[in-house]
Amino acid sequence: MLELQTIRENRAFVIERLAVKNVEATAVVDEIIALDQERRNRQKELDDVLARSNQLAKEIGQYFKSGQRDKAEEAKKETTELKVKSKMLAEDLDQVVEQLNSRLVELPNLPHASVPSGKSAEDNEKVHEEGVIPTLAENAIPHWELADKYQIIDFNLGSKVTGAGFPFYRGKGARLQRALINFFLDEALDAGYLEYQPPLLINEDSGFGTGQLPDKEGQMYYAGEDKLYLIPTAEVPITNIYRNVLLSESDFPIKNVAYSNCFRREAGSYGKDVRGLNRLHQFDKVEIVQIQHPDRSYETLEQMKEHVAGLLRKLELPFRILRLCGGDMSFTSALTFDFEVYSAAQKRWLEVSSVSNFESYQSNRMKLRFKDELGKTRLAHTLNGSALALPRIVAALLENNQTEAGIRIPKALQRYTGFELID
RNA sequence: GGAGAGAUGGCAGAGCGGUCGAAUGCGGCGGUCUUGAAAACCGUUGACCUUCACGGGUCCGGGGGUUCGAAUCCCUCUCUCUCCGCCA
Repeated sequence: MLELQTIRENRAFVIERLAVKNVEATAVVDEIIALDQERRNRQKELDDVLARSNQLAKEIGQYFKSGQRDKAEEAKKETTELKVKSKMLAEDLDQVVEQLNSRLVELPNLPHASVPSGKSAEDNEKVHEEGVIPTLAENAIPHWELADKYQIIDFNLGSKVTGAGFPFYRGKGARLQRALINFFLDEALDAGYLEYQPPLLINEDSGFGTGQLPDKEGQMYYAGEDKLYLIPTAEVPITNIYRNVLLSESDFPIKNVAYSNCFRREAGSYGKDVRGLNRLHQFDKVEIVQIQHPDRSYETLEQMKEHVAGLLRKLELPFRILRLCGGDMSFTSALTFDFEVYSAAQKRWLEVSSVSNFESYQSNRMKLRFKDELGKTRLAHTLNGSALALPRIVAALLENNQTEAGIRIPKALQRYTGFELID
């Protein structure tokens, strides 16, 4: 969430920036500022009462020690009144704080100055494009048909056993999955990331920490019996490692990578966009996460972007990079770049990675802080990116590399798959 | 799942219901010494809210309670450890 101080000191700026995300925040911002003032007033009142109580308690102790029973009893009377009063004040304060927090949590992160305004994906800004878009033969087919033809992914079987969006990968299809995961992890390790294997279920605090809760509750699978959520991305457990942690400046940069299954309910999506591997309820992803000093987080974002671009180059996939517009950005992000690969049989661009800087938005929720060189406690910046999400990579690989003889595996991947062709 | 023990500052580890935000050690920071470093010695070193400041308040796993007063007593939740059971 946004820092209270930012809102208090830059009211107009906050409102203006949120407008880029198409949020008309004037009313909420003003309410927050008023509640904040209210909170401080109540806090002062309560503190005064407590100060008096503390003082009396000490005096009473002294009276008992020196045997002045009567004086002690006298002081007790006042202290009893104060107790009632402080209880009431504390309840008031709690209520104000709760209101304040619930308002505060409603505000999305402020978009970075470079974020273009816009309503939807249409308005995203293309910042880069590279690679050759392949021209396929007349009889080229989409990946779901290839999957069937070569018996490497079985969607129907998944539907039978679980439901739509939970495919089985089999044979070389399963091997390809495993190869991609290892390839992505090795590349991240080479780039200096530390590998983690995280839990796939998270508690409510973690969901709140990275911003999935409360607003995106319906997007996660929920194991109600144990109050645990299935992770929509490894970002959640990996970033939450640092919840309530106080780092020192020398810890930066923290670079973590994790492979995990990801679970998304994708409630409300249907139609042709969800065909085959385009949108699944369970999929595989390698995620990179960095925790960085606020002064260096944008350099880090560039570096992460370059890492992802490198992966796509090695996979020989044509891709483009988009700077997301305000309307298409996530709630928690300050700046996001999406990577899309061209899937030649579907003749469309598929999002395969999203690299974001959250600045202090997640840190503030998580109380992820560090001590700077002056010994001052400050919020760290968090960043993450997919490197990469598998299904659409597989879709593009299958479609773009289909030949008469079978599906050609890119060079860089062959030592991981152990085969050059799916046939 | 059953029985028991525990949770204290960056870490380790003390702590009779009042003067404990908390001994001590380690680590960190500053200094003396040294060409430099180490060692030794001296000093310093928690977070948060509030205040221009002085100051005030909160925090000893989370929540609730007893008491004039709780790190210390009670309840509850979570987690950790030991033993038993079950099990990849």
